[in-house]
Amino acid sequence: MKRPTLAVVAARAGVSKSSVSRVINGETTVAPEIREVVMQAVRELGYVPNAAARNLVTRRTDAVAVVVSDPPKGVVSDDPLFSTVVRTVSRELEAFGKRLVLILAESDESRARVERYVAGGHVDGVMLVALHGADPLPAALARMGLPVASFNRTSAADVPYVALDNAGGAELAVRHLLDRDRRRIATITGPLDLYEARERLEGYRATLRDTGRRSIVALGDFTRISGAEAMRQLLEDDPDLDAVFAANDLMAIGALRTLHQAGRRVPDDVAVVGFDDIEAAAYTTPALTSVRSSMADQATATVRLLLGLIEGAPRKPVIMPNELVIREST
Amino acid sequence: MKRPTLAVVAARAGVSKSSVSRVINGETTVAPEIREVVMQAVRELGYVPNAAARNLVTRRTDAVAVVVSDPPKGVVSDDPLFSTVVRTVSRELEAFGKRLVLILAESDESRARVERYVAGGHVDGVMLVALHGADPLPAALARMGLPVASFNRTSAADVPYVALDNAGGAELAVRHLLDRDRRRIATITGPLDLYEARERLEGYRATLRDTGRRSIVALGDFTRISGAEAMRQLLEDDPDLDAVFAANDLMAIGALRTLHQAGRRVPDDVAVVGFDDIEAAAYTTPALTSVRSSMADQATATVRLLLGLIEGAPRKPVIMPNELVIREST
DNA sequence: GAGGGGTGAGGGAGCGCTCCCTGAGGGGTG
DNA sequence: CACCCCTCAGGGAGCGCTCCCTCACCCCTC
Repeated sequence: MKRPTLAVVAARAGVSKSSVSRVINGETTVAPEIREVVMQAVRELGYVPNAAARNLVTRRTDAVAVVVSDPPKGVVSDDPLFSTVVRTVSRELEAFGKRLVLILAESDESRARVERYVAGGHVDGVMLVALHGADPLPAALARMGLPVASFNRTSAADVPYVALDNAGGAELAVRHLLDRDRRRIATITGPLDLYEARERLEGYRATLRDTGRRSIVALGDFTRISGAEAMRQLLEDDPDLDAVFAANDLMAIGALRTLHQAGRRVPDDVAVVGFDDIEAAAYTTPALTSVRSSMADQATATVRLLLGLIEGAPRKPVIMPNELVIREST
Repeated sequence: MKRPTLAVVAARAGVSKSSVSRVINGETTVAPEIREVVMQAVRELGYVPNAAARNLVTRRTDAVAVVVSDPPKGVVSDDPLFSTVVRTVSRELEAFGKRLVLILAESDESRARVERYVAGGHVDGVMLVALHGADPLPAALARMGLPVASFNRTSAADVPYVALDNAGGAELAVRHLLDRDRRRIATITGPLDLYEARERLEGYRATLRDTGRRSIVALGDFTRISGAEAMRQLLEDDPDLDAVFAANDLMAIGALRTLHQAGRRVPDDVAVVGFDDIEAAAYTTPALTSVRSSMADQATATVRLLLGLIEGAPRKPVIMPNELVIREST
């Protein structure tokens, strides 16, 4: 039951602990015959180094915490993107031999626990996902001196992040609607305490402003339900609208349902564009045109950013490009 | 930058390391005034115990590995259930003060790495998710003597698991269709190397057999696409069928699309029942009747099972009940 | 007043590993 | 031939913590 230690392997191989350690860690200053006899002993005993002992002296853990900071009702983690991000991050970390400690920080209490956890030296770095801009966690973690990278933009000045070109994506969507000869283009926003939501709204506004059109805005909160309700509101406010840009796909899907119930044909009467290009966007009826942000690429970029920081690279943000995926809804 | 150690705290408080250790670990045999002076020093120095040092001597890590063992194309982890399970497990573990190390084992190579990882003493136990029945990993892990619990039934004899009553759920679905006066009830199966798929098929068959009806079977693989194709096949094989039981919701959604394209009305011409009651089931048109298996409850039960094992509880499987959620599709 | 028992603090040995330092030995140079 | 340098194995300190053991002290009992 008890696992063999370095000393046992050394005894078996008839060499010193130091030599075994060198072999295990792949150092080159070991004679081939010693290497061979050590490997043999390791194999025979099924030796695996004790992680805690190694961590204790090296001060490295080869583990990274991924903190999903989010209210309990989960604007983000209920989102279909959650699994995409987690999976992608997991793959990328695995490729670099790092382990993923997943932490859902849903309350102030659990956020405090995250701080203590990180302070305990369990991990080499922290990746933050899906924070409200005002979340105090990034700044707190950054203050601890541990490498931190954020999957989203944050308000903490010194936390490097990966961000979408949200305004650019919104512009892409709106210009596409203009190309389709839409004249009254409304938008459904996300919760405006999130950067993405604000930036997408701003991109929408700026593009319409540039072309001399007015904005028609309804507030949503990135949930499907809120999209349905916002759409109802918009139809009431401006029955003649002929296009809607929803700040995410979930809300666009909600909007589609409302439009269907209201007897408006999509895209004939009203064109709809979403944002994020989640998997479900391809399955709606009609299939949804959406701004693809490639969460996977963004997640990968964030991991690379964090690993870079751990290696001592300079802190600088990364901006990801978007593209428009045109389907039946426009 | 350098974090304070126990010794530093002890020096500051003017007591021994032992006493500080006792206070930190909440032992009761400490005089109130010593406790107070220690707490004070801890606060002033911002002391957090070093995890590695503690692990080294206690042989406990307060971490649990959640291994999602799955082929790269992700039958399971692309599934909407992935995030539900991960979130639920995370919450439950957090409530018990354990950390979650998430490992996606997508290849034989990464499975081998999991074994080494676990052998390295990084975690107190392992929760396995979504394995093929034939996966060699559970047995390998069980052999290491570490507590292992499986979210699904596995073929490894000595790995305790939590399982759905799959056959019972299928029976629920089929009996409901019979109650709706359906006469020709087909099924779309999952990949038959998965227990769930086999048991759901068997439940379907047994129920029809009991009522003297014949089975109409098409094979799927739990993906939406395969559901659409299987439905096409079924319509060709038996154009008069009036009901379909899909072994999961994703395939049911695919089937709905095929039926729509084929001009069959749901539920008027063909009734459709799914399995799992994923979130999307409520959003389809028409909304999908489905066997709810409460993945969340199952995930919670698995965590409890694992934590029990870690505490030394006996190994015994848990079976979860189902219920039928009736919506517009039947 | 002496002895015994109980309570609670301190001392120190390790947990298993890495890594610095020492030193042996061999080969090259003057 | 003497000296020096370089390579590479071994010895051992120490990472920060827990936990066992010892021991001081106090209170109680006889």
